[in-house]
Amino acid sequence: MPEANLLVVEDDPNILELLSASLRFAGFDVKAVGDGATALDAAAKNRPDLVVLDVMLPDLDGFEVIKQLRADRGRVPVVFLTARDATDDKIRGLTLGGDDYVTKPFSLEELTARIRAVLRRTNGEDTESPKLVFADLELDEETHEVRRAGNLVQLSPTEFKLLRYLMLNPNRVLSKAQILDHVWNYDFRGDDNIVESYISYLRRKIDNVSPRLIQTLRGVGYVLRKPTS
Amino acid sequence: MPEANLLVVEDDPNILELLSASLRFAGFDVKAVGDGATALDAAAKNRPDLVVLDVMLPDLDGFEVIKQLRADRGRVPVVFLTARDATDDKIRGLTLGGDDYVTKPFSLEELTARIRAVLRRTNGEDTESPKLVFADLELDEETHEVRRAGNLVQLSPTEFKLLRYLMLNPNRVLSKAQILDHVWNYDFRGDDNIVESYISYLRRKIDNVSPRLIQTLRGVGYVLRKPTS
DNA sequence: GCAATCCCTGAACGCTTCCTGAGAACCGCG
DNA sequence: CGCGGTTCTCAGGAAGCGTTCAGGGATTGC
Repeated sequence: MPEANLLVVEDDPNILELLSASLRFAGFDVKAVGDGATALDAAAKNRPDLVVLDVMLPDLDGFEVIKQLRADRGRVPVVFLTARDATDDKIRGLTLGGDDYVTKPFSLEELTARIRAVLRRTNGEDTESPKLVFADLELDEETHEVRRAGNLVQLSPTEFKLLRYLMLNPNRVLSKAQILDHVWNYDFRGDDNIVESYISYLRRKIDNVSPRLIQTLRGVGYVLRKPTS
Repeated sequence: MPEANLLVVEDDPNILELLSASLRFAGFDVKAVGDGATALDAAAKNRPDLVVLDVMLPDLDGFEVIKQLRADRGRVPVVFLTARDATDDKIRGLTLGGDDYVTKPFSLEELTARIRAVLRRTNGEDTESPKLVFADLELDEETHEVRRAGNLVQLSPTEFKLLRYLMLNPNRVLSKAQILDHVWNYDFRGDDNIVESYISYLRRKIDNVSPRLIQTLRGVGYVLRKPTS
């Protein structure tokens, strides 16, 4: 599956950089722009499959951008970025057309999960429920169900995001910094120990049986893998 | 089952967008137009299975549109959109012909339920009574009867709509925003707590026995599902 | 073998989210 | 006009969650 073509519209240059770099790394084709007018130009040229759009833009309101964009090109799926306290009336109603939104500050896992979900729904052919599987571990992104050896396990939101990140990168060593960057909100300024804590929580809930799948590489990070045979 | 072909006629562009986006997402094929004259053209070309029609149009009266439309194409099922205070006599005659109407502001659950009901009556050969069933929960869309483990339960209109929405999406996590968007009228501007309240009412009435079917996913939403299936 | 480092985990905290009872506002109906 | 049912808001409290800290165990380097 070739990954989709994204247009990212965000006026804060730091966040724009963060977004485009990590979305590219996630395999998307990314066009990044800093204001609404440029976004409309870029959309005309690039024909993005999906638009990631900050609703607060310096020149145009994000909703205005989408309105014009859809006037030109018909329905384009969108993931909106909004402030947390957005009592903005317009945000409500976004889930109706299959679009979605993510509140700032978000984690990259959060955002990419939403992007993929929206693409699956619009583009994808009658969605099978998107399950991640590794060994006897199963994680259903839609129902939020997690099973180890068939047993249902209850995870908190952060535990869930961490496990999803691990399962998206099986057999790859992930440093604590990497995990922090992907699973925690981008404005989080705590230390590595919180990753250790959550790894500990996860182990207790899903890795208390043999074989142990979450392994520590001292001084390096963590890996999800079957013990070396 | 391939979903039906709808023609939506509504002059307020915001509501038109709201309607077409969500009806498309619900699986219908939607042609959206903003006035009566265009509607007649579109109907001639598209041969819609059903027309969703605002009775207040800038150019033609909605009833006039239907009259001409039926002169051309014979009987076409219609769901009218009317203002709340429309004590208009003409509205009353509607249910006689198998048509129906919804008063503004409506909820999308309300509208899609009516659309499906009208389609069922006209198009479908009057086969099954439209019952939703999940585990030992039964909801009859026609009679508005709800049973849990065989016991009849009295629900208020909002409780009924909420339960129907849950039962239409079993095993899927529904966020409070999503629930608000679908179950409450599109002009409702309250906060999430009302969803919590109604979930609480529902639980008291239909989920006070084992197994608990309405589950809370903290920080995510609610699901209708059997525990540990 | 010892010290330094890294990691694990129990405990505590403050915050957020959720549940629910109480009551105000509204409505249709007698 | 009063009444019961319904919708919606508000606020208190309970539970869950995220985060930090500290003590101690494990591993590594010397």
